[in-house]
Amino acid sequence: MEEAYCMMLVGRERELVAELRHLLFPSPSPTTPASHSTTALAGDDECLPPGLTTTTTVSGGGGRRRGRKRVRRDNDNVKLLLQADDDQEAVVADHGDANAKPLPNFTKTSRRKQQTTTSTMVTTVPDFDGYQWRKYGQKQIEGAMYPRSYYRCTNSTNQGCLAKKTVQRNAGGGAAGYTVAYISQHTCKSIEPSLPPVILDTTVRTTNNHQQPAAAPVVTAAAESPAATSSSSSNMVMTSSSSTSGDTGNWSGQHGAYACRQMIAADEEHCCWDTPATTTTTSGSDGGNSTCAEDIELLSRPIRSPMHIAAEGNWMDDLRLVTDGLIDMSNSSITHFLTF
DNA sequence: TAGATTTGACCCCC
DNA sequence: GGGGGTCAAATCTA
Repeated sequence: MEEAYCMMLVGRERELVAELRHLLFPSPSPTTPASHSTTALAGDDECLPPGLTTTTTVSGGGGRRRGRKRVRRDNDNVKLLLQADDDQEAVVADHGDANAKPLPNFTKTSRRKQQTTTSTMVTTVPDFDGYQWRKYGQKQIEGAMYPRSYYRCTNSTNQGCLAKKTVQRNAGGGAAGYTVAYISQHTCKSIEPSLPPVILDTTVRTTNNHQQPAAAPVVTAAAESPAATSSSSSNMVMTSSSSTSGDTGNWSGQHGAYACRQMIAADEEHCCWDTPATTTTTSGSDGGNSTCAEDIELLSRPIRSPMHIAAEGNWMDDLRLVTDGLIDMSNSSITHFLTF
């Protein structure tokens, strides 16, 4: 009975998501939207409560299952694999020493030393920064409630972009959010900073006196939040009807889809949680403890948009977004926390 | 078929 | 030795 109900919900959810996708991406860009899903929450079980797996594949591409069942390598296998994989990356010590380790030419060690965490931020939407990221790992961190996901710029292969980021969902406490650490600078050209993101029903707000980078619009999804109703130095509200794919170029073809997918992911995430994303969200129709069915219904409503921070150079400098006081950002100019 | 995620294994640093 | 970051085979979808 209950199972049948869940199946029905899942079916309905799929329908709604499909409808959403159709509405949001009427004309898929040459660049497969699936590539943008890599950074979204969809597919990340971290957004789901234990034991619950998502059945809604918003991500479009990828997002499968099952890692390799790799047999533990002995040293001989290591040698063989290293030699077979990439002679330039590691040179196996000679003499056939069973304990010999590959000599790092361009090893993880050297790579690690090149990396420096350039910035960290806390956000409810971890990935919407204008770049395309490819997930290359996920790890359960000691003491952390949720696993940490590792992303690298999708241009790391074709353009050698060194940018990486880690996304980790913060532990509960009523304050949903993700800690996103950016490692290394982008050396690729993947965004069109002059073009705005596709934002649906979004309020932009900054609380500092710093100038917001013109090429880096800061958008918080706070349309329904109390914070959004207070005075702000910069408000920009767009409705879903006005945020069609009229945006051309990257934002429409790539980042627009990117944004929208994350919206879906956000809702998906919300749907699957028992607790609201934030205790401060009270004015919205979904501000309370909504059921999964109710949240599924939300998918058919105007979508609350995620925040957006364009990642352009030092885009995070001097940004300080609306906070609800849950995160102390007084000592950081690059950390922000958003709720919606 | 390309490109993305999953995930266990591997490896390095502390 | 443990924890964290990365690799890469397996898998999946458009």
